[in-house]
Amino acid sequence: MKKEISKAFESVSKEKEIYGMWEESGLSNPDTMESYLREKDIAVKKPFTIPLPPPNANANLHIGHMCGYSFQDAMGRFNRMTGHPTLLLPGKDHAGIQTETSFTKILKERGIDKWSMSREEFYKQCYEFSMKNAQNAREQEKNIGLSADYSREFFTLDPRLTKIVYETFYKMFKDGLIYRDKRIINWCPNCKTALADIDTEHEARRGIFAYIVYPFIDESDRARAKEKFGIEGITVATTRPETMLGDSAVAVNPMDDRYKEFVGKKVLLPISNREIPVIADEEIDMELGTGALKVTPAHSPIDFEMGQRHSLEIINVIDEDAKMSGNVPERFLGMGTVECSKSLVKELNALGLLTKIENITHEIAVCERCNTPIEPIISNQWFVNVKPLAEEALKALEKGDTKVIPSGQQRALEHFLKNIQPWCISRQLWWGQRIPVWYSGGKKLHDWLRENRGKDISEYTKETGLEVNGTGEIYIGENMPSDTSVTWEAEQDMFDTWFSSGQWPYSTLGGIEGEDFKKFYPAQVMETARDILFFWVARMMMLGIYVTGKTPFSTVFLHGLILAEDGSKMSKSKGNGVEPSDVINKYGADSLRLWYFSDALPGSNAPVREEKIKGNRNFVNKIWNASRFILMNIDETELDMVSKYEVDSNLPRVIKTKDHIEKVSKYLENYKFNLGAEAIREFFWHQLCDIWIEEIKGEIKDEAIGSEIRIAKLAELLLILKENLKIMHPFIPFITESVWQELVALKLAEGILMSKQISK
RNA sequence: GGGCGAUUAGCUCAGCUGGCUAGAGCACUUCGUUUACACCGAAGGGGUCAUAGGUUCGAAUCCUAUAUCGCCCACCA
Repeated sequence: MKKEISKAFESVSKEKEIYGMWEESGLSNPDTMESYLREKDIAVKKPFTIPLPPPNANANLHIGHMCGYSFQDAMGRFNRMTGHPTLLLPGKDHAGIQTETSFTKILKERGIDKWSMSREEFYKQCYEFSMKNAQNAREQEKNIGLSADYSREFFTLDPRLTKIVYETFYKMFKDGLIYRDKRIINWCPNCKTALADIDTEHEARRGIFAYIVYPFIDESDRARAKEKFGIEGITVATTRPETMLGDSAVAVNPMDDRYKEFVGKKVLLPISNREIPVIADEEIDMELGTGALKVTPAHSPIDFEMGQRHSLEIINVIDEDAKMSGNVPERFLGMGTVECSKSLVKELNALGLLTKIENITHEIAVCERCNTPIEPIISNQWFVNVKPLAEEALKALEKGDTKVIPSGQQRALEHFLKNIQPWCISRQLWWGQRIPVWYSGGKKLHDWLRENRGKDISEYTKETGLEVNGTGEIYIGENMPSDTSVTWEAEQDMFDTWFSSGQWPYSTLGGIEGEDFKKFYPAQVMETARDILFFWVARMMMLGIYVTGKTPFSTVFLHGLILAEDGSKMSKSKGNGVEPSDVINKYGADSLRLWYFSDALPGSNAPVREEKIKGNRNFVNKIWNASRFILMNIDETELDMVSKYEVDSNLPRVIKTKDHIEKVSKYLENYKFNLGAEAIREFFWHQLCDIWIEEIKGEIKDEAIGSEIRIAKLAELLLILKENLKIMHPFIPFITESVWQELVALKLAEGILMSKQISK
């Protein structure tokens, strides 16, 4: 008796069963796949590699992650089915600041203050937290059908990866690309760490624009100013009055006729009552504000640059908690910046030095992770001079060694690389990889000597009152140097996450000496979301070329952005996210995948439409039923004959099928997933089901069971079905494999569809 | 301020290097219980391809403006 096949495809139970079978087969491992090919005497082509973007191990995966996996898996499966031992290398990212922020929040909810914990304890708990999330993520990946090689999975804090990340750091240091510098950086007062420029975002916030008079010192200047401006000073306009406490100059454009005569004169900085000069700088925009800028080198990037040019004094007045500190009048010490701004406005008004105050909306920099306004402060940090690396990456793009889909994003990437600034790679975090540096005699000594060129240790001791045992030099290495005659202090700063994930394509292959590296590097494809093009793709290219001499991937495929149903961005705060497991449980993974392929195209936005996913579910069900019908039509006594029957390859329907397979293969080779998805649907449904099955139905209607013509027609139908299953498998692996296994059960096919070769 | 992109049926979008009556899915209308499937079948309605110019034998497709929208970058005067 042939077993009954259910009327509807029961995706939930089937998918689990099928995935289990794939796992057991080990075919996701390229080595296993290669031996399989050899065993079957199939030509082994060159390996196909995609380093899968490691999701952050601090939350569950969202519908956007699943989108990436769908594309990656489709590419992987197609290549695996065309003779390429395929490596989809999975992993999870420790995601430095992001995980530290979210885990700190979780601790807070539990009533635990991060700062009351030891670093070690925090790290340990954060690690457990990440491992738990990694496990969840892994299950979700499997739910969408990802045929990744989990025997090669990595977590970014794996010691094997850290070793490679360190080696890169040493190499860069030796090449003079890494340096420690004291300069203005983006400081997040909430995360209490430095941030790279790219880690900040710009948001429109309400603020004030205050016009403040800085009176001239000199009697004659005052008189002239009075005559010219109606007041005895120069008026500056600022959105941040509190920074005036750290002003070291007022700058005007040298071409500005209003102020020309005052350049070089001195004004009195109100409240602080310090004398500061009026300087001329070409960067000043005469149109903005009053055309006179108060210069605060310690707390504004543009002012910092200006300060460097004019050797202005740097006066720190805001500390790392975004509180007023340092050389400010006593009454402001410890005040928050906003509060201080308010009191200053009041005081200035009382002094008659505030001529105008406007309410404005302006763009300010905020921390990408916690939305806290960035405080630009002067700080000692580690930097990478990425300019030379960016140039190499640019060359790779220009030569076409790496191309980006969509091409518009390639131009954006080029633009980014051309305008790249030094990369601040140190983070004052507890979670991540420690920067492998040791300071002889302490970090403070080292920084002091660097800031006070020409001075020596005795002067340091005199100035700070600190006795030191060391030279102030640094040692680059993971472990403390063996020279115990000096006191070594370990660098406590962590690497920017992207410094390690930027090495993902080769670190996961064992580095340049690794066996896997020789076989699988460079990868063919990097498939990811476009929002990490600069963060990640750019860094991978720069670091990859620097370390290995080769661009890490030849194609960058950026899938579209998944949006909420109404076209808005999905976000936790809005609560409009779509839970992938809900969709998969309701409609099956194949249906969701098919939706991605047709809608989440490179460069496009894709609002989630349940109706469309439902439509795909209908298609999946159609495949199930058509297959079921074919199988039901083959009588038990005919199974053997049908399976052994040699179908004439010149039959029109067989030829047309072959053409179709070629067409879809082309689409896949050219990353035209939408066209591929459309083609398989169109062909299976409207050609095979609507026309051919109906035709054959008629052709065999009156034929006796076991007759030559029945066997021929059924064998033809079966062949067409099998070829269709193969070409559809990269898109919708579960349904196709399920049907294949039904065929296997009836001895009409053998093995696992995943490993079958698409006949082109 | 700079960069990138979009504007095609009610909705979401295809339409590669210019060439048949402009396509798909979903939605919509009418009909249909033929032994795979109603998660189905048959038939059908619906678009001056944002606007204005230009190149061309021929443009949704190339060029130039304009308008609207979106995203990214940018030193918060």
